[in-house]
Amino acid sequence: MTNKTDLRIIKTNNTLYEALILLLKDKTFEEIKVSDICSKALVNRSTFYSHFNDKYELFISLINNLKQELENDLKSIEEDNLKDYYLKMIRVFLTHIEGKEEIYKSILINNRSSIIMDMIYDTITEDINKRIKNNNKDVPNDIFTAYYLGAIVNTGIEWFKNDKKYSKEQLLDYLDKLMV
Amino acid sequence: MTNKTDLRIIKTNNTLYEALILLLKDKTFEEIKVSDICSKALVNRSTFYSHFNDKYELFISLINNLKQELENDLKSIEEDNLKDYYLKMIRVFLTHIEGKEEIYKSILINNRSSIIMDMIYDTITEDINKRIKNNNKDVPNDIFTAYYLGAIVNTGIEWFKNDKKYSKEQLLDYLDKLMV
DNA sequence: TAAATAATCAACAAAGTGTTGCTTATCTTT
DNA sequence: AAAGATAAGCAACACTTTGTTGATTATTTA
Repeated sequence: MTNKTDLRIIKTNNTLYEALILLLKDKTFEEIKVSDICSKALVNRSTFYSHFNDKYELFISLINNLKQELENDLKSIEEDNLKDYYLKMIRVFLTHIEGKEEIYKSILINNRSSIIMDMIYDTITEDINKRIKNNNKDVPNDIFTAYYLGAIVNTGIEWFKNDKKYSKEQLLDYLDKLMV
Repeated sequence: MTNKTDLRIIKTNNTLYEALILLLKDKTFEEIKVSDICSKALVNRSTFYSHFNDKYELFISLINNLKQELENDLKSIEEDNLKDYYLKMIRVFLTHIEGKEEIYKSILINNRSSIIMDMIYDTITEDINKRIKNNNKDVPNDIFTAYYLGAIVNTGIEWFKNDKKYSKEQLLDYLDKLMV
């Protein structure tokens, strides 16, 4: 397991990810056993253990892949001011989960959303903190961020969980109105 | 396990709850084994299984107890209008988690917050839906609720996780400002 | 094509789960 | 306060899952 570009390594890693995503559609993460993942992936169990120490590592690795993509998407934002940043960020965020629809759906169906919610929340907070120093309002930055990110991320996830009842543009419009 | 008022039943139930809460301070819920809970509670493992089918049932039962308390607290609110409801609800909510400080702290230390976040979110949403029919704004009710509850619950939990850096009154003041 | 190394296979101990039948202790009821 | 009911404790059970290891086979790299 030394050379990360070895095709065999990449291949089994990917099939393990895919197997987990498929299984998450039917079961809770806790209900899924290492052997389930291996059967679905057609990978020997001992091979699994030479890649990951346990199923949690696999899951975290999967989430980290998503995190990195979201990080990159956010990086491309060029903001004029705080409000402008938030509006652009919301679009990036909604587009991100829409693009990874299958994965997010799998995770959100049977599982308590927190792992993914926390990842999104943390990733955006980090991005904000790199950019913005003060928020012009008379509340501390941490409260300010917690408030607006809580609102936006929760609304986005609820929208997604309810099968995107409204179009993305419509939701953006609603959020725009709510943010005053 | 027929008579719910039998002192023995109440007693072991309580010690099982307490044991779980203590263990959650040191470990993830997933890391905690039924035998750990029993050792800590000084309860035989077979007794555990005559009360709960597995550790998840115990945990859910614990969360449901919190839910019921929160439900009752919310019930006492008498609102004039939507904004008034939200302000009173925030106070009730913060007071609730402050009152159950030890339990909430245990759960939030080592565990992804979602189970508890979802419980709070769902409980308040149900309370709101019983009371308020429309929100006077030009966005649908579900979006409106997702937005404000996401903001409030997230801010509250973050405040609590950061060891209540600000006083409750101060936080209420900040939230009041943010909600315009 | 040779050398390197990843994947498979089979077997293993260890830990945890959930159940059962029996005995003992505690609580409820009268 | 005693009798009957029932919860708790105990010990043993089969079963599942985990994580590891050593030897063999297949694939990839260079």
